[in-house]
Amino acid sequence: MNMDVLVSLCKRRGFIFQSSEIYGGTGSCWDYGPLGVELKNNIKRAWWRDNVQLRPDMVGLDASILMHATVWRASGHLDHFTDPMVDCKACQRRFRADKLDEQSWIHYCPATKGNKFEVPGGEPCKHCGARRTLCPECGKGELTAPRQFNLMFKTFMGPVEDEAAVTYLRPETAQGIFVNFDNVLQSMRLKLPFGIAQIGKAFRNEITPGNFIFRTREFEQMEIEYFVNPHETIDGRPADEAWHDRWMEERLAWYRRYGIRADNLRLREHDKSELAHYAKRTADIEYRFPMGWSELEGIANRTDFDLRQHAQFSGKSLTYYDEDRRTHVVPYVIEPSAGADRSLLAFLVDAYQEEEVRGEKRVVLRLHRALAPTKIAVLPLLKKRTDIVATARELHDRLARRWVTVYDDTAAIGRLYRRQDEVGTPYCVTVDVQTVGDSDKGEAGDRCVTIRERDSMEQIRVPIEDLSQVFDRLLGEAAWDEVARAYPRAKS
RNA sequence: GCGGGAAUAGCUCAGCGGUAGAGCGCCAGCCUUCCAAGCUGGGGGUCGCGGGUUCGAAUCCCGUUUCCCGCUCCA
Repeated sequence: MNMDVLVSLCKRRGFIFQSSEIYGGTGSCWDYGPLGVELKNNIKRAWWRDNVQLRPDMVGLDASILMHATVWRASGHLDHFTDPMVDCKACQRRFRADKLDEQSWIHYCPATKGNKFEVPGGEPCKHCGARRTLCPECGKGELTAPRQFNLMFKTFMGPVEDEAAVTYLRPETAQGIFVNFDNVLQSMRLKLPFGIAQIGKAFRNEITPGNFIFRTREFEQMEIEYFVNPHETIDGRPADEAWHDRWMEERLAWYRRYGIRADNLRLREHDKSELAHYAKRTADIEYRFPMGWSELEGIANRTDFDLRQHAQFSGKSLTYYDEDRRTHVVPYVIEPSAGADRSLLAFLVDAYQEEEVRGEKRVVLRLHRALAPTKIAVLPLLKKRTDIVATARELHDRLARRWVTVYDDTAAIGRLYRRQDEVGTPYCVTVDVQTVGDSDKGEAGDRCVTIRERDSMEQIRVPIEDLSQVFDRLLGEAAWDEVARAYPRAKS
């Protein structure tokens, strides 16, 4: 599929709008519309439930976005997140100024009649003695003066800028967890291993935002910091390494559980040169996006780096008392860090399908029922029959108390179904003449409605009294076939 | 920041010097008892913005902003 198709659908159907669009839009920022916010909330809710509420070893946290500036000194972000960069004026390549002298460079040597060859990093040319001044890649272009790239959003706490304390919008939610490690440990009486989870906004001045909501400067993370005792072993392996593997499996399974096709997911191990300054090992969960395989979630072994740094900078002890070994330990931490917006994009991309039905194109979002923004649409088959409309409205109001339900009577039934398909509504309930009967002919209604399933377009006839219990199952764990079996099929 | 492309209706796009168009969607009515049916009607755009050329600019020129795609970078 093409990303533009999805961008267009998202706008047209109220999932995602360009930020500040009436002013021409603003780069890299996107707003979630009425359906988008439901979808995103559902994703976050599923993540929270599966990773926090259903696990005895996990607790949650919601830390402030603005933190003490020293946090970012301790975490290493202030040093590592700001790089001086230079550009080649000829070939447009960009380089880190501080790494320029380390890399080999292309040289057109005047002493050898302008022959082109590569000189090792940091060394002068053996023939003419020249040192590198031009672009190391093309050997021809001049480089611009170094420019400072600050990947953190700097801001001021306090209304008077001169007197205010400089701080930063957090570039990751993780640090909020680390600085609260001891608070959580003490208040919740936790034993290793345990994890702290957090969902929240983070901000990075990405050099190259883009690909719709894939890389944005303001984004939402779903992070877990899972603390383990480095002195323990599991099946003969250090606990941190064993838990790293477990979390990779667990997280991969999570995406599959909510409908992402296995062959669109893969794990990619970082090689040594790619590792962040704190990481012992990192593996990414990648999804096959329209623009190629890209990271959904990074699962890193951050070792005891962060707790040690914060202990040092704050002067507070951030240790855990190991009763068995009668010693204080600094836990190691495994960090599964997922992007909420990226997940949402992956769920959308994976769910989007076009198919041909009776010679017409049908666009359907096969979203997992737990994620679908609206669960049920109630549709009257005939709009001018007031009894049908009244029954449909009544049904809608009843169902809406428990599930996100919409009512629509503004078009013919076929069109109404297609609209719901396009936004991924898993079930439609249709009220027809048989439901309410025909008082002119003295016929009583059967008080049954049709439930139509999105993916198969199959329909069953269900008594209104059963609806609540049927949707409990259809929107819970039960498979469609399992539920549908008990009811007569309706022809479409 | 550099290079390239683009900016016209909600969406997709045509128009490329002579008073703003199509398809789809949307809204209303008629019709219709189950998968984008039909008919009638309707709303909606100072053609990104600013300047210039011209009798006349969506169209040509200059500037500018924004978006998209590459490149550099991604904790």
